[in-house]
Amino acid sequence: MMIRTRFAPSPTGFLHIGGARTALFSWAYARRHAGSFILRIEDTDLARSTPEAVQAILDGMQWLGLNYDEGPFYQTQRMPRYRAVIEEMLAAGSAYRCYMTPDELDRLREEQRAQGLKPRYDGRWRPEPGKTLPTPPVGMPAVVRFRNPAAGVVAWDDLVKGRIEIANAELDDLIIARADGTPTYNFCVVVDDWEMGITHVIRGDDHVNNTPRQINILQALGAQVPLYAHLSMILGGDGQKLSKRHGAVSVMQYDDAGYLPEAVLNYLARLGWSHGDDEIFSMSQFCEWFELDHITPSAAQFNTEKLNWLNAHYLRTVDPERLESLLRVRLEARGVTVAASPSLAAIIALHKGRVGNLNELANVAEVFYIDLQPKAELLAKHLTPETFAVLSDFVAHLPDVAWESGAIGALIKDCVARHGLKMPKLAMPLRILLTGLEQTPSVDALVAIFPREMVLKRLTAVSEARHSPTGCS
RNA sequence: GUCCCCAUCGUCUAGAGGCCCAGGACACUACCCUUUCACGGUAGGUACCGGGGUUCGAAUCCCCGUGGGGACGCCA
Repeated sequence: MMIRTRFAPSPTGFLHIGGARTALFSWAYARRHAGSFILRIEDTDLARSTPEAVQAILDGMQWLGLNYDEGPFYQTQRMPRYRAVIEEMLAAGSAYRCYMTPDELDRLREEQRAQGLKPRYDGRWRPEPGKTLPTPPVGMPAVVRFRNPAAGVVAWDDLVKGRIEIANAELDDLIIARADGTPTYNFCVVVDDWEMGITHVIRGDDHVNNTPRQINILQALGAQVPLYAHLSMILGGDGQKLSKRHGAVSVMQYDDAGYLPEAVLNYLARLGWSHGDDEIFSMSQFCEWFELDHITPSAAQFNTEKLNWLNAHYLRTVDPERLESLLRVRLEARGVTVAASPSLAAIIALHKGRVGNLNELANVAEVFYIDLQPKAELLAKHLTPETFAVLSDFVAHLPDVAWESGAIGALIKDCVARHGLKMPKLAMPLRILLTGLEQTPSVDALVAIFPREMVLKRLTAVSEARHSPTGCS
């Protein structure tokens, strides 16, 4: 059997982390089994769906590299088909018209709640043998309800949660078409999953309650029931539910924050799924390993620290050229002009193992290209009088030293030794003067990636400053 | 309220009756490396929600409790 999975977001907002994981698992399962991954936009709620949200979802999936084989299909473009199926169901008696108004329904639900009952439609317009239905009010539009089986249980073997059984008595007759004739979510899903030949429905936990209803409709339609896998939810770092008001962010915000898509993907894959002790793996490895039986049924808390660790790892190991172009874009966005020397490639080689994200890398790369003004407090702290002589000594030898880190390192050592000082006495002033930062890579390697004149310039600029009354500029 | 789901270190998880007085990873602490800070290396602390069963034996199976979550829309 050809595996067919789908990701079916509703375009009412951006692609958030939970949706991204659902998409990732659906995608990976299809890839694992050489199946097909389908993207379907569930935009039947005309009031809340927006083209911007559709684009945001598409952008998010593209950034993550979750490519789909079919689609995107839009439910709003399949309306005639849904209407036809509703007509068939009406004719077959598996659906019926209900003339109850929203107000009446509200009142009914309130009463039921007041009595401690589960709010549900009471079936007053449901045709039964021997039952006399009320007379339909003239000129009043009707909704169409599904005639849910009254007895028995609906059961399915959930691929992550195991067997779930729900009594039909718990289910009421849900509306499948609104008074204006448009079909509702639960109905469209069923028709689409059926006609698109979906074999595995991988979706969020919050749909567990919809599943028995959908199975019943599927059965009324004589359709094959797909297999279901319900993923538990992702909680915020504080253990609270992620919502628009609380912590739910677009995957694109991770891009802005300097994360690499492979880090986000690896992190997400590991959130709720495991393959023994494996922590770091590529998506192609993931697609070889991924099966539904190692998905945890319990909710998982999002942990930014671990994501950071993965991101730092990928930053260290990505292809240098790709990293360079990613970084160049970020620097240019800041208005920084990337000069030919020191080369971005050299800066990256020196720093990529030391930063957690692309923005941090941009922060350190930037100092090589801007008009540097080291902070006064740092100058005061590290450019102490005892360092002046050794610094001048170093500067004096600069024009003659071979321009590579080994020779520069040797020169630094000679200078400190001559002045009877420890290494940091020269290394720290150099760091501050050259980058304005207290933490840099090995100072000899740092000096070496600059053009010689630029080092001279940055070092001398402050050698003048030290003659100023405050000792710093 | 009713129905459904979930429950191992702070966090993500391994674990499918003996291999577990519970393993890995992130984070944390200490030490090593060292030219600062990272990286890396080594070591360490911290967990089976509670109570009953079943069994020679339970983190693993069953029941109850507790806690958390989800759903109950002419939203998806």
